[in-house]
Amino acid sequence: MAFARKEEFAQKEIDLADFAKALAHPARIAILTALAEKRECICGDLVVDLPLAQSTVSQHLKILKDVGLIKGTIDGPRSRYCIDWKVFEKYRSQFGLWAEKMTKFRQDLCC
Amino acid sequence: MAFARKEEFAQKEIDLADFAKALAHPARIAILTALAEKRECICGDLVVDLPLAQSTVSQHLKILKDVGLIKGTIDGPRSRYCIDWKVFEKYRSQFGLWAEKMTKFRQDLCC
DNA sequence: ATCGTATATCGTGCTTATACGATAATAACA
DNA sequence: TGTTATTATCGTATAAGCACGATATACGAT
Repeated sequence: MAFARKEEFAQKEIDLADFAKALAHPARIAILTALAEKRECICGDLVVDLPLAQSTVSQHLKILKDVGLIKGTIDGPRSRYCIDWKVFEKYRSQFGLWAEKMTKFRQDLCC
Repeated sequence: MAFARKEEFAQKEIDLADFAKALAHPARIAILTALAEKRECICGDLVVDLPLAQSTVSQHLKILKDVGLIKGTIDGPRSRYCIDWKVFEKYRSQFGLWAEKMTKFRQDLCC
């Protein structure tokens, strides 16, 4: 972005935003859901299920992999992906704590 | 994006992605946190706290407002914003249910 | 009426995201 | 070795996001 001011925020805010950004596309939500339900998936399976080209799916997988939410292994000619639950739970808990803290301040009086 | 294929996904996936996108910048995380803690904020207060120009803060506020997470009222020469808790809780619960369902399938055997 | 303050919006430049086809790379198999 | 199947990467085009300054707007105060 123009001039990246993101570094000037608190690390906690950056982490939450990174997690959110990884989830900020329905295809990636769908991919994560599929990986959870099937426990593991080869790329081709996902391509069939999603309304996207193979290269685009691969790109979304890379985004999820870069943020650590999934990991992949090579299995013969194909790639096998699955969720890295430790990372998923780390982010989920981080978000949960933030949201909980948010609602502690809740007051419906304003505006 | 190139050709918006997002409409071809399930509504639940789109909703979750929209929520995530709204949170996908540390400035917006910071804004929401500040609004919760102070219960209400005028735009100027936020501009002071954030390392961003006034117009940029206003832009982030608009994004949060468009997705419904905050609402604003005019108060004399300034704008007063606060969190729309009904919407916040709706999204939070939606995400919580999704994450919970995800972890139900958790198995650490793969990869 | 004029001035000052606060905020939203416009215009602009740059970066990132999304999507695809084409190609490269890798491995199983004939 | 050559072929096929699967996936990643490259190149490219378009859209969206981010950031800013400048300007417009709205209101209160002088």
